[in-house]
Amino acid sequence: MPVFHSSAGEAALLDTEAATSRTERRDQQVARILDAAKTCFVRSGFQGASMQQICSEVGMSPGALYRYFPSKEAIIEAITEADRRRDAEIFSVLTLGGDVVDGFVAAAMAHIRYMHESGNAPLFAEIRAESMRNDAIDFACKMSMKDVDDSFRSFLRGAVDRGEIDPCADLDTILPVMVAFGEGLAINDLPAQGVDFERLEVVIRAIATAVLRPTGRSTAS
Amino acid sequence: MPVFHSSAGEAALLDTEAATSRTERRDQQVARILDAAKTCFVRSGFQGASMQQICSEVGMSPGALYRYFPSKEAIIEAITEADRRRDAEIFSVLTLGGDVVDGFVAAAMAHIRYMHESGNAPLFAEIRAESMRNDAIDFACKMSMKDVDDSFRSFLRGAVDRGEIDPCADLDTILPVMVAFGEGLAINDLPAQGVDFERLEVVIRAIATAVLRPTGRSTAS
DNA sequence: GATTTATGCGAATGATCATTCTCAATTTAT
DNA sequence: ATAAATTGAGAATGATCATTCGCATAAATC
Repeated sequence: MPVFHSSAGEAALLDTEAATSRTERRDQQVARILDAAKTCFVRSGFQGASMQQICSEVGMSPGALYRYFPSKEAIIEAITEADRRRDAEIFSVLTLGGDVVDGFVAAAMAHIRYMHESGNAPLFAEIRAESMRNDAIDFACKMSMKDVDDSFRSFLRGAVDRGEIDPCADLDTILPVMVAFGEGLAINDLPAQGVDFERLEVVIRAIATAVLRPTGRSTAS
Repeated sequence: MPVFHSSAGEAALLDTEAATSRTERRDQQVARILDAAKTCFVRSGFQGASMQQICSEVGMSPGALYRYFPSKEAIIEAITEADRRRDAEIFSVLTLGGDVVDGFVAAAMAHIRYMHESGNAPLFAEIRAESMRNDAIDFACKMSMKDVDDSFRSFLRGAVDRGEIDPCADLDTILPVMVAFGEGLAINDLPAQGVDFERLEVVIRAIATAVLRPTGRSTAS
């Protein structure tokens, strides 16, 4: 007994679930699948989770699920892309305006906070492990990282040009190091280990200051 | 046609492969299996690699392989423990003697160099991802990390007591941050991405100095 | 030399895997 | 109203999975 509930024409406009056009409903189903798949992947890993488990989690038959994704690999790729994109957004928003070190610290803390609250650390660890052997996943990671890298690079290069900072090394070294640092913080979720946010910020600020060496000529307070 | 080559009694003492007692031969087989399994796990992940693939890699039948390990899980645990132990050794050896910052930087660089040369980054990423959902693996990671943590803690606390350094925050914050940093560097293998070792050391030294805040009262040069 | 034990092979096992197929119900288009 | 297209269920598919079994051979012990 299928469940194609409600909405026979215009009457459904009064439903709490708003108007569901063909494509809207499809997008909702895709979202439901990705959400359930993420749950399964966090629980068992990309390879460990089975399509049957994902089907159970969504409440959908295999035949139905395959109407939305052509393969398990496609689901993994979609989840990876969505996760990396959301993760990159945390950075891109916070690199603009304000003091260089402040921006750096704010971005780092926002990232730490997001990772802690979303509970996405296991998913990130899984994605990163998969990226070491799966070219499609590696590509997705590199793509989203390139955006972050570009933002940070222009952000920092601008500060260097304006004489606000005098980095302890070239940006081609500092940026990969900071990315690595961020990834380490991401998979470790220090707040979950009992590390205090404020003490954490003190250490991160010290690190940012040491690496960027602000000259005191900053335009911001 | 089994392959129980050579060594019928004492004659084997002249073999190039030295004397192989019962337990010695067994240890060699175990080592061969772990080596082959590691290859497979790096290639396909813990869940992605099959026992048949491991058998092919070792050149051994399933029946024979199961004489040495009771399950796939047992192999994964053995590999994890060996990898974490070897990784921890890199640190424990280098925390003693010399200037505090020098020791810190030396340990970090040794770790980076080891990760780069051993090519163990993918295995580490896999182990870390698995540790998020497998309690046995998580335990193994925490155990080996505890040794490193203890070494560093006593090392740094001693320096603090002697007035050599004045950390920018308490050790309970600095240590987790440094561990996270190290893990980030481990999975990223920056030298493989073209980052120069010497420039890398400059940045790491700046970070170590900033976090530890040496007072100049160091006993070493 | 005979017996016990350790080690090996390779086929077999039942479970589970990703995916496909058939068909029914529903929605949209005509 | 009717036809076409979409979406669903659920059984079936063949492959592959981790693991086991029976049996043969080699080594160790007696």
